[in-house]
Amino acid sequence: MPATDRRRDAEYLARLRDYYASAHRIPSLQRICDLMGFASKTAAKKLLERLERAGFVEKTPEGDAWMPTERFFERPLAATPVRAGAPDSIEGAQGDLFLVDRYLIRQPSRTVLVPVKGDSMADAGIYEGDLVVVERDRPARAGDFVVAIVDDAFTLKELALEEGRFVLKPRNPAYPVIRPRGELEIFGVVTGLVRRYGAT
Amino acid sequence: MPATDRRRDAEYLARLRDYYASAHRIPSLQRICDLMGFASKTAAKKLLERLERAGFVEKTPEGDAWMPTERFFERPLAATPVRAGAPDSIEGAQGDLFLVDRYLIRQPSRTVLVPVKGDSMADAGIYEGDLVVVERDRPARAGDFVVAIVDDAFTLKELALEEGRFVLKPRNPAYPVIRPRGELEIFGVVTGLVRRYGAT
DNA sequence: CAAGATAGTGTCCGAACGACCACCCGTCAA
DNA sequence: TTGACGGGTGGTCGTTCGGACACTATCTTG
Repeated sequence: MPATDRRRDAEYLARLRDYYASAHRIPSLQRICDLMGFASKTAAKKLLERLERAGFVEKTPEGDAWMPTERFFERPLAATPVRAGAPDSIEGAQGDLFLVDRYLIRQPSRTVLVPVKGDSMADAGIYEGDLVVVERDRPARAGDFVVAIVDDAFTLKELALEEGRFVLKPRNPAYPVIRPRGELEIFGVVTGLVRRYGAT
Repeated sequence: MPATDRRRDAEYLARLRDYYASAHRIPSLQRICDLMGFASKTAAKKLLERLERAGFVEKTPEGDAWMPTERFFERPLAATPVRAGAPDSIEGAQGDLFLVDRYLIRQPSRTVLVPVKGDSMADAGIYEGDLVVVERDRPARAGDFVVAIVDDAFTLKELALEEGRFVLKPRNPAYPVIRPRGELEIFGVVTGLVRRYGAT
């Protein structure tokens, strides 16, 4: 065994992540033994300490349990087909790691996810069931996709300028352009989109 | 006390969310007592059962612990300017940072993010610059969007069945259907999509 | 008013928990 | 060659955990 067998830990970390995905919690030492095939809880405890040093888990503020860090959720970003499965080490080395939340949400306190209803933006690749990432209190410019409040309901449209006035353009020829009578009330600007395929 | 005192439960839920934000875990019954001022663990247990019925928490698959549901992270309606027909928006900020990652990724150890190049899937609302969430080692069925390896490069196409053989169909009439000569090598199945607007 | 449901108390128990210690055995550098 | 280090076994200990049961007080409804 090499002095630091991080390859094996990468496999352990993968199993830990899978467990977390289903149970949303770092398992107990005993359950880690089951998951990894350890016979002793000490091995599990030492594994967690190693992962803590590597920055994947940390203690809760009370210090009585473990919780994941941001790094725990990072996913590899594949640029080119990585053949011949280079076994990923815990130290990273290969492909960039990536956190979707980081990528999409820049101002957490002002960001909301809103489910899309209807197909008025279908030609822009936004379909019913998608989630749009909406940043509130952000100046909107023509060409932005915005969530506006029209007749006390939320509408997702493209903000456009028409003869010096803001209008809401659908991206589907079957829908009419909305020309607001008075002030146009904008809830927020769309900064991202999330879609899930084959979901349950 | 009313038959269902949901007002008080809303306060409890708020405290539970605060705790979760710091410890990333549903507290134990005893700790719930401390948090809420209960004197008996039974009260804590019943509270969790109420919240389960309301859809905020659920049991882990093993049934030995509690975990939050997606609803747990919903921003309280009072936080958004209350309007008729407010959209059900998920997540505020103060809940959990890693919500989108969890929404998209179910098997972390087998999931990779792949950037999209080209517009061969434009009619399916997948554009250049998007990121697709790819789950590897997963049986692909006709109709799935898959990332295949053709000539040592990634290709994103729809898997289709044509006269008993698998073919790769683009979702853009400008591109031809790919009929692989020999074995079709599938890298993984697309289970999600991420897009960012107005990126820097 | 009475019946029933609801929020919470108090107490018990067995199982699971994490902390700790002594020990084993490869690997690797001095 | 030898000693330090790192991953792992095996077992003990006191604590905490969740589940169960009996009971109280309050509010709602018929």
